[in-house]
Amino acid sequence: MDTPERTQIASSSTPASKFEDSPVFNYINNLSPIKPVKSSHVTQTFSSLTFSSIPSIFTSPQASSLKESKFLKRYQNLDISKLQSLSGDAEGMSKDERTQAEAEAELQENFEAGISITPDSIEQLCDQTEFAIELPLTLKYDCGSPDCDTNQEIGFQRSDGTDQPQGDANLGVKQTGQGCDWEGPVVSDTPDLLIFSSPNDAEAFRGIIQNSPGLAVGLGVSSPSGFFQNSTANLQQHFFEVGLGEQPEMGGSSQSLELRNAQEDLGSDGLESIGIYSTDGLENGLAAHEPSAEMKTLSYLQRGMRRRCLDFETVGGHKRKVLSDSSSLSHSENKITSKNLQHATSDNKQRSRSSRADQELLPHPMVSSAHEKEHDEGGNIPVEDTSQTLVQLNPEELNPNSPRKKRRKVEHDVEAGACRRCNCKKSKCLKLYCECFAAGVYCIEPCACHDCFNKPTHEDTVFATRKLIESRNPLAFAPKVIRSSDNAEIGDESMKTPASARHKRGCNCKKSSCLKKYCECYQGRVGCSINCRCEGCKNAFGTKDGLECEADEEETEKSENREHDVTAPKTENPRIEEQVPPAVLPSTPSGLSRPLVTPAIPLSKIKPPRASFMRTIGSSIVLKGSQKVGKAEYILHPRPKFENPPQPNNAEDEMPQILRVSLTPNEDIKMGSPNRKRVSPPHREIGSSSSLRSGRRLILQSIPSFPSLTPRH
DNA sequence: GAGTTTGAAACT
DNA sequence: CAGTTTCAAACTC
Repeated sequence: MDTPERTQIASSSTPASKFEDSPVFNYINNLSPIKPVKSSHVTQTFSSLTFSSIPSIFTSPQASSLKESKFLKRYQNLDISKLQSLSGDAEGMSKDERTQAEAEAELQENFEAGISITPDSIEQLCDQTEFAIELPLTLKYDCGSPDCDTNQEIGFQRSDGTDQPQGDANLGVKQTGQGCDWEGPVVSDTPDLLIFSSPNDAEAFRGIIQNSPGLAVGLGVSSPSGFFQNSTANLQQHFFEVGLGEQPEMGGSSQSLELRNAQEDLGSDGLESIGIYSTDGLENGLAAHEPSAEMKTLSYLQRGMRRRCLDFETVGGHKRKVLSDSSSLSHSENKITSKNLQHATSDNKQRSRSSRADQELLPHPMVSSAHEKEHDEGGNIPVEDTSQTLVQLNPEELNPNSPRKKRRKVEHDVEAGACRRCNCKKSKCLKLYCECFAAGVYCIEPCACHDCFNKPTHEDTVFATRKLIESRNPLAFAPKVIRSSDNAEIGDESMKTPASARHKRGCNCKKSSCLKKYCECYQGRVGCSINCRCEGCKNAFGTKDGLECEADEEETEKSENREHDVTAPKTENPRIEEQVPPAVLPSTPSGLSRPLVTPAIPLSKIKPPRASFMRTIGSSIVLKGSQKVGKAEYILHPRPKFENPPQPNNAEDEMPQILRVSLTPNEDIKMGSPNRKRVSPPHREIGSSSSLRSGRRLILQSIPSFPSLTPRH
């Protein structure tokens, strides 16, 4: 803590900033080697970088309190040795000043050019900024979860150094509000923090990087620009990782030391090091890595992969962060640097060919989210998964083309309910056909897709495509299955279905009787609703006719026995049991802590991705919809076309306001398009009200997160 | 593993 | 807006 360097930095780098005054900051300051200066920079950097997704992530209602706890636990187990080694690498990795200078220059350029932070942007991105702040402070990154509060809590504990990961339970419990309440004590000062002058941004960024040994590990030589475009999310992730790794073992000071050392060692190299994770970095630097470096990278890669997988695993909703983060990030970036877009586009093929491994090496945003998730889950870290990942993570394994590996992994994952992967061949993973894309996550190694563009490398393309799709259908990325808040469900008579979730847009099954996974409702483990236009609905989780049955595992199991039961046509499908993973449904009212409820996703294959969208895209979508005057109706009206009658829910109540505020006529989005068919459900019946409610609620909740998509007008 | 079925997404 | 095509997952053999 007392090292001369640190002092030096602190004194010289930046004048005391507002946030320094904040109690929180001071507190942290004492605990962490990371000096205020850096923190401030970091913050700025992040916001500048537009971790646009962050906001949505945080906002998302689906935060899982467990996440944090898990997160902590996991890191607890991390090897300090690893950290040390990392820091050591960082040392060895230091690069020439020139590079650094260039990087900085570029960064500044970027900032000045397009990333300028305006008051408006700040406001809009308030959540983000806070997030950014939070990162530095807590090193915790899981903010993807809606439970910002939780995050904050965690951060606090960590800062204390007193907190041990064990606080998990507490953490989870602490999560209170829906969405994230950034107003929390910790963050209260953040707004100030957010304000910084750009010139130092680059440096700040560097500082951040430097601070995190993990970043240094990458070693790739990447251009700063590349870093910005592709790696912000990565940076975040790494940052997070670093923090985490340190956190557990070190408590307070020791950790600080680690960071400081790493930082010092890295010196100016941090930026480049980070770049490794960026596409460029991968391409350029990966090959050149030293064995040790590779190893480390590999390990990170593994993490990343695992994260992603986990993300999916938890379907519940953590993954959301992912794409939205990345996308939003990319989006903003896109605007900022159109040239990059072009570049990305032109290079797409080239890169796709050259660096699959690279991408994988990159723990892109999504990955990070996954990572989070992993921790979040309840502390149960799928050891299995991890080991597997490790095993596979040899260079060879990284090759997505290795069918065997993929298959193996896929199977494993599927069994474990781990991550989802696509197998797209023609869509380039840029259409909703692609589960990954639809889920808002990048494709990753396990995917067997061909000509995949849904990668960090093509971030711009991905983002543009998303926007395009959203323009056609604002709800395109919205979670297909929405789980209404448990409490609401509980009280609702009409909705006895434990499956408090409803398929938002409804299915259109004709032959599957909603008894197979072809049916989105069934897949999502939710009952069909009035919004469904299915024929011969026998959804085990509830038919659209209101014959809902408990879709719980129990129910499902029972269904077998109930073949004759009127309400349980499900029996028809003996497989239901198999298909329906047990226990996943948050049917429990307990979920109250989470207003929004995690999407009803089965551990296994259910499309978790949709869930992710809830936070990310979904919100944005909603917003857009609202923006569109004509279509906004469903949101604005008490009884929207979609399924949502007004609900006495907090979230809902709030939402309208949000919508009004954000409502802007200028967007040309056609709400109706894909959904229009479904917009006016065939029958809007009595019992439907309940279902409607849930649908509506979901929509509303997701709205808050939207900001990311409309970051800058 | 290949082929079929299915329904969402995309297109016309 | 309806009909058709395309697509990829789910499923079957």
